[in-house]
Amino acid sequence: MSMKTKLSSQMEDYLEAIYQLCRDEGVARVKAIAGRLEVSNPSVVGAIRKLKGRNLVAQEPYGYVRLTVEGEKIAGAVTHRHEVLSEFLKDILGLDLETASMDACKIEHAVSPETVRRLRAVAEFIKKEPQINLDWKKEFRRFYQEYVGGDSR
Amino acid sequence: MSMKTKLSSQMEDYLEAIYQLCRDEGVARVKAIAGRLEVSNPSVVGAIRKLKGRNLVAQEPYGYVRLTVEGEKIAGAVTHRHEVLSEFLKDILGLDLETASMDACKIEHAVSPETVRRLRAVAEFIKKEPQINLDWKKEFRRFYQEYVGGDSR
DNA sequence: ACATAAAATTAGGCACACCTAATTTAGTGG
DNA sequence: CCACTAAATTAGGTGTGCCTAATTTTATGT
Repeated sequence: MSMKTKLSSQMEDYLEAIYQLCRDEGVARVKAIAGRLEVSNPSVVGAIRKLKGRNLVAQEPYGYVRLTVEGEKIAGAVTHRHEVLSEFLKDILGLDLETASMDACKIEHAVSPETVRRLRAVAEFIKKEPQINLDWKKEFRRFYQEYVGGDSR
Repeated sequence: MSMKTKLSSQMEDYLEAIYQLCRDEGVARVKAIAGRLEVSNPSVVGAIRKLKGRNLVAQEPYGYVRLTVEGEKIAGAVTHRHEVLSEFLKDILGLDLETASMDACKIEHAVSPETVRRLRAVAEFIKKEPQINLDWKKEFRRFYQEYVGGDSR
């Protein structure tokens, strides 16, 4: 139960990128991580060094980057937060997919587990309530049109 | 229209603290800002120097700190984001006030204006829909109890 | 096998935001 | 008016995360 210092949001981003690359493409290379996060290769090398120091990633010299068991646990949680947030922003607030994903990415490091649970629950709740779900998207969009009309910003 | 570089979330925090101190206590002193943000006095002095460089705050040497017109505009927007977020977390998600405010504080620098508008709109929408508002708090709480029971995580 | 290209790494620096310790300035009581 | 205190400031240092340029290692094609 040695709860080390909390990871910075940047380090979480690196973990998430590695997680997704391994999942989607089988392996994660320094260059691919750099591309995904839009940073330079040396930045990735530095981050990996830190994460190796915490036993969250493993890498044979000049080789592929992989997550340790512990690293995968954290990366999975981060990715889960991202997905819940992204879904909420898209399905409930009606943001387009790209905006939802971008905003989720910016928010995901801040929200507490409890808040994530509740956001997810709200989404489920709305979908399961017959009267509301008849068409949340349509109803809310209509409301929102008026809303921004009368109280812009 | 000279859209300088975006402010860091830390600088936004300083602006917000100054804004609130001026509003709540009439004046903002370095020491009070430091107390509110839980940083040292020199950190505040450094931040003020930067914000002065952007014409967002003004200060006579060794004296009170005030917001410029432009600074107040930004600080007001930040504070507004905080309030909307905090209200949403409290009224819709049902978090207690303190947790809501803390989470809002961590999220507020990330969300886009569009997302803020929609979060606010969702809160209004739910309150105004008779069938939903009958008692959102109660209904959702009941749902949430079951929800976390069946899908703990 | 070997030159060459591509990827990873090291070296060295910069900006930001924070700190403690030392100093300067401003305000207050005797 | 002067000493003393409290607040603001300066000086100097740390950690993090990013960059470019130079270097090393690995992989590839002929």
